[in-house]
Amino acid sequence: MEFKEAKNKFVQTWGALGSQWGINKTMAQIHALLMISNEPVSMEDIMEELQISRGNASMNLRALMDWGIVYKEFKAGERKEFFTAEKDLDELAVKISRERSKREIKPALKILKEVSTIEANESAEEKHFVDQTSKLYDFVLKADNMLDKMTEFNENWLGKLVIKMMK
Amino acid sequence: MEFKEAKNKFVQTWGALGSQWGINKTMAQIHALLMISNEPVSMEDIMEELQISRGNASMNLRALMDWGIVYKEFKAGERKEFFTAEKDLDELAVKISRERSKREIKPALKILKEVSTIEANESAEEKHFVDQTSKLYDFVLKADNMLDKMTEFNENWLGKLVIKMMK
DNA sequence: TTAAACTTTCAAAAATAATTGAAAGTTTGT
DNA sequence: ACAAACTTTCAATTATTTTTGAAAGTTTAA
Repeated sequence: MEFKEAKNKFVQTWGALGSQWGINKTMAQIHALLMISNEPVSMEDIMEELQISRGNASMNLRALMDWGIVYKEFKAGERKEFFTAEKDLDELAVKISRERSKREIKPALKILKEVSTIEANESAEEKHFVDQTSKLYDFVLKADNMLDKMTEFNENWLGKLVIKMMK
Repeated sequence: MEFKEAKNKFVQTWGALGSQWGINKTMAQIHALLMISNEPVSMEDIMEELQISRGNASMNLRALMDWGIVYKEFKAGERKEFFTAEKDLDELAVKISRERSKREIKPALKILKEVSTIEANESAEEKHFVDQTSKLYDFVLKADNMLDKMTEFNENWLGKLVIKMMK
């Protein structure tokens, strides 16, 4: 396989993976492109490479910056903006989990808390509802915390310990 | 908040959370409904509760069973089928991660392997591509393994240890 | 202050994904 | 073998999400 083909395959794959996990395909593709680029890329180049419109590029770059995983750069003497991706994968994982936790998990937890604390009457149906949603609340809270704490420890003893013990 | 309202809120929330993570909304809603139900539910009832068509209910129940998180049940004397959800949350997490790994992560890893092993020429561009995709391969492989191993240990010393140390 | 070189916005259009419903398929009892 | 009671399938429709592109906005340089 030659470079151009591999590059394209990677961008497509990363885009597909994004879609499957609820991330807009183009957003994931732009991210892929920037991750494998050894130097800052202009919006123009992104549009050209991915064959997308200026508006699309602009909006998705903005989204990536909001996620904190893509940065704007300026080149001396150049008027236009360039972009680079966070290339440290541990850092990337931390940012993605933080953001998804904040935007999706935390709000869901809030609702879970609300619905699990209603006054259940005597019926088995209502009792089961309260019981199950309470368990779900605890579980999601625990998972959310674990992910948060785990990503804090980049590449250190913990990860290695866990891997070792599990092998 | 009264029961009916809470129930509805939970089903809606679970559906929305599903969407955000790449799971069809109705599929997540059916799952939510079954999780909080203390007894098996018929397709008829699901259609009624969620106001969806028979075809929709049938297809999404099939998908949930393919995931291994919803089971068919038969009631003595009844011709029609009933459904129940896996209610053990550790078990649920194991099944979901296994399935997503198998369907999405593993195929992506295969491609990552392919593209990261091309023969790069001397250019910084190609070298960086190989370097970055190799790192990504290692990272995703590690994360996939970790998730797999972690979910194997349901609620045992490891999880507790990790939690404790991180707090 | 003007205009060139850019970026952002957002209503409309296009693409994609989910849903419907009726026909086809299956199973069970008589 | 028949038919009642169900479930599944899938082409067509509908809903949702994404993308476009042109107008509006911004910044910089002269």
